[in-house]
Amino acid sequence: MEIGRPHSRLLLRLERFSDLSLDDRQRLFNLPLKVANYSADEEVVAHGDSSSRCTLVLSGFLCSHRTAAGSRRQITSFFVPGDVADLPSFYLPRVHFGIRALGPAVVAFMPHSSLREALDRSPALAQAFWRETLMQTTVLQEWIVNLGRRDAIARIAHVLCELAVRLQAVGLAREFSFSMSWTQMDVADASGISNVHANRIIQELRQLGLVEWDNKHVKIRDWDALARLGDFNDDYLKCPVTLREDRALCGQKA
Amino acid sequence: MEIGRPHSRLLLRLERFSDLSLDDRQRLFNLPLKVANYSADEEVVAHGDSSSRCTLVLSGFLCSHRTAAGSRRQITSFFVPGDVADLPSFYLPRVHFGIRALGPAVVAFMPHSSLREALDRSPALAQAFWRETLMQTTVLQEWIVNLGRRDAIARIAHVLCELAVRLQAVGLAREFSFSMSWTQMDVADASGISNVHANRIIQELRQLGLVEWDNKHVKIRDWDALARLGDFNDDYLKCPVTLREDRALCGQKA
DNA sequence: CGCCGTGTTGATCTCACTCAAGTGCGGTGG
DNA sequence: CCACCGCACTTGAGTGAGATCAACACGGCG
Repeated sequence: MEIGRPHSRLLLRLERFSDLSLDDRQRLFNLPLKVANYSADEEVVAHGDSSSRCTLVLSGFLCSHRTAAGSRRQITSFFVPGDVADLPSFYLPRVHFGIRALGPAVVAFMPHSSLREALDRSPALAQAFWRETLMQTTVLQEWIVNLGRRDAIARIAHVLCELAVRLQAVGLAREFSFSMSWTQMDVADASGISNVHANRIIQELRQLGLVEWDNKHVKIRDWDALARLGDFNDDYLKCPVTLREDRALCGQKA
Repeated sequence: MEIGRPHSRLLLRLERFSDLSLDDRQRLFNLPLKVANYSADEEVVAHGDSSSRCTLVLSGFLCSHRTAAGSRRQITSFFVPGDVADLPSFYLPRVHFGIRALGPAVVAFMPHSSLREALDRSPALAQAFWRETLMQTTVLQEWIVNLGRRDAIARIAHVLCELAVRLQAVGLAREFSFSMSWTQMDVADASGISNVHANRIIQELRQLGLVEWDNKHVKIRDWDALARLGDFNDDYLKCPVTLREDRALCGQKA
């Protein structure tokens, strides 16, 4: 997997949904990135910290999480390569959720100061990031529905579907097959269930012939059935019309 | 309650966390707002719509919600006066969640076109809205923890605490006492539990002497105990340092 | 070799769901 | 003015999904 060019990851990410000028691209490429490696379960940003940089995922997975009083950990979202995991830290003084590596991960840090400078000079870039944040709110709301109103098997199916689509979008899954360095415990913590129950549900998914899942590698054998089971519809991850399409639509109308 | 000046509601909201120039304020005041009334349970923005305007709450409550397949409705967030309920519609082509009135509500619509014009001219305004969106992601993550890892009584306690703090921030709750036009069913749908169970839990909260809750009016009798029970900490709703404070801090350091 | 983390299995318990019936209130119409 | 209706709230009984506790298998690693 290509991590030699951290800036491209970011660029590709933003350009999926926003049109950037040459100048804007240049500005992104000029951001000083500092690459760092993390091993499984290592904390990248501690809960409660006030951070001076944003974290771009280059390889592996990060997650945002917190532990409720007297309960176990809850993962509130995960991040795949190309995602910026802690955009809120850019404008909010304190991070209210920890950022942690799910399996080994490679990240790049972008200093707030440089980012601020770039965004001050380019409203289009600021817009692109805002748009990312807005998409993030949609994903978070999906999770709320998932946790609030679906049973365990549907929850896990939904998480798997989201994972597959998001990985596919950045070229890290082919034919619904991808490597995933999560433990079953991570899956449980993302789905709001116990690890024991998660294990049983995963076995059920296997027995139903919906997924193969051995040793950090997942292959979805029956996408349609899994998506139906998880009440999953990928519109919310895809449909953001790019500015390009916006313009195309306008052009069509005119 | 003052709803005669829709623009002030918005202005006050943004200025809680962002510094606005006179020009920016003027730009906000120039936004053409269209006021509308909704009765309880009326849909303000339908799920799947592509909207051409944003919705500012002036009075009452809105919520964002969706119904999972084969289950009941889940409320994914609520909005109090001063909140913009569907900011994502500004940059995303489709709304993936319905916006509905919880009890009677008064709203004002802001056309995307005028908003876009204002934001194009003022990066500070765009920033202010982005910041609102970032805060929104924090609130949504809190909900995820709430639904994923807390039992019914803690969930409801947490929702009540959030409600109280957010209403207090806009001057609509005094001494932890506020009117709330939600039904118990709405509370259940926000907490991811059944209406029957919500009823029993609310009774328990009453019996514990934590809240009075008759006929659309809630009074929190023991804030500390309720917050403890709901594992609630209001930092995430308050702590965004305003740009003003940012500067003060910088000044202090220098 | 022994240890630890991950996955697996079994037994028991409990919180919350469903179904069902009943109360009380506010509004509507005769 | 009263009868009725509908909605929100309330209560009870039975059920079930998922939690907890505990033990064990397996593989990688120091």
